Amino acid sequence: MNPAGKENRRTIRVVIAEDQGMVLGALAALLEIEGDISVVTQCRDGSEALKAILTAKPDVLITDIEMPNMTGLDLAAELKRRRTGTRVIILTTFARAGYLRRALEAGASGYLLKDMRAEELAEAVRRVHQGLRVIHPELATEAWAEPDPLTDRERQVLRLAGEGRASADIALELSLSEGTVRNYLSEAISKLGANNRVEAARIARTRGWL
Amino acid sequence: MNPAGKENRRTIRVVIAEDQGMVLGALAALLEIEGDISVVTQCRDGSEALKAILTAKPDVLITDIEMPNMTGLDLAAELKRRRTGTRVIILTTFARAGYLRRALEAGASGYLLKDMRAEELAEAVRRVHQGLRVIHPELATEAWAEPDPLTDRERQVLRLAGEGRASADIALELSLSEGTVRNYLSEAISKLGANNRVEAARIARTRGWL
DNA sequence: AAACTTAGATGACATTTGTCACTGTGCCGT
DNA sequence: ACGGCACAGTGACAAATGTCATCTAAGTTT
Repeated sequence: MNPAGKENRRTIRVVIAEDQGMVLGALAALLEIEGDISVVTQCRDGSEALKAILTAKPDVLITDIEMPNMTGLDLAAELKRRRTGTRVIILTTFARAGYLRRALEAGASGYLLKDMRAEELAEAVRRVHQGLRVIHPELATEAWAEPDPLTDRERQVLRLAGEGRASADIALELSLSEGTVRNYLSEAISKLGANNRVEAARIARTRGWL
Repeated sequence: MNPAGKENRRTIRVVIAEDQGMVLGALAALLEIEGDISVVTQCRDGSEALKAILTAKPDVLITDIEMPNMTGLDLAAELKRRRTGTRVIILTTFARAGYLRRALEAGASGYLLKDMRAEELAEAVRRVHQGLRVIHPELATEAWAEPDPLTDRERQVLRLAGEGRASADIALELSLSEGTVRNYLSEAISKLGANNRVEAARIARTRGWL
């Protein structure tokens, strides 16, 4: 499993966090092929990953975003706060500007999409380990700047509305009056150029604002 | 890469179809570790996979469902029709009864979820190659029998409504009167025990009926 | 031929949703 | 001290949505 020898000289120690077991194991297998990379822990949720990182002190964390307990973005933010030296690569399905922005704010060193070629992952790990930053080319282009126009309340309300909850229901849940909920929704709809709450929620979701 | 020797004696030839390059390559790496399995082609969409299978004649196809050009389910159906001997394993994120049912109707030999443990994939390949059937345990339990209660029209209308289209808009698209559209939606909502079109669409989607 | 089913339509009605204008409060930056 | 902004609310109105009973014109069954 380590063809070119040099067992321990400069192997990059990696932790992977990914909730789909199949993908998790497969990524580990992919990286283990490389002689200079060693996967020290595989984690299936965010808080598990946090624990693993604090004890194993890996060089690089590769993490999905949407996971149980703690998202990859929360994880990155937490590692930044704690000043563990671990560098973070976000590896996700979603090409959403909001996610990318939040990832960079959380101090992540990489943001890659799962539809990249598999061979590029190991190279990205090496780059990041050297202190470089790797961003998926299509996302790096800028134009992806467009900041989230929604306020916190608008976002909350829109999220629930997108699940099919009625205004009165949402009002109850957030302890607001129904009129206020309708006002926030109306605002969100107009900000996003949608025709109704459902379309608004869809737009916000694809932009990574939800 | 083939520790236990016995290079060619009984290696199972596999084609993988999966649109996320990273996952595709990783799964291939995972299987290549096994001495008795060989990944002969990696495909990133359905029609590409069909071509590859017709020329390479593999023992087993591992395929995602949602892919460009041709879904994994269509692919399975096509292989059944053409009587290639290739056995099919569906490997997907979605635990939807509708998908499972359609997979079995299309003659698939396996239906696995990506959140299984990675180690189980190779074993599933061997089982399927021996003529056995492997279904993800939670889906095999029955109870997942519950058949789709929606009529074709209800399904069509609900799909559009779930995207945020208005009744009048849907009516136009399907050449129906607006009242009829509302009737279908009302029926669907009541059949699914939902409170409105959005919730109904969500329910139908998670059950694999959309 | 009579009975039944299905897709589609109407009209009436109550409820929900979306819009607007307007009133406050508190916080932040200058 | 002032303007701007997020937050919260009210009231009123128009439009969209959801429900129901009822109707017709095919098709199928029996």
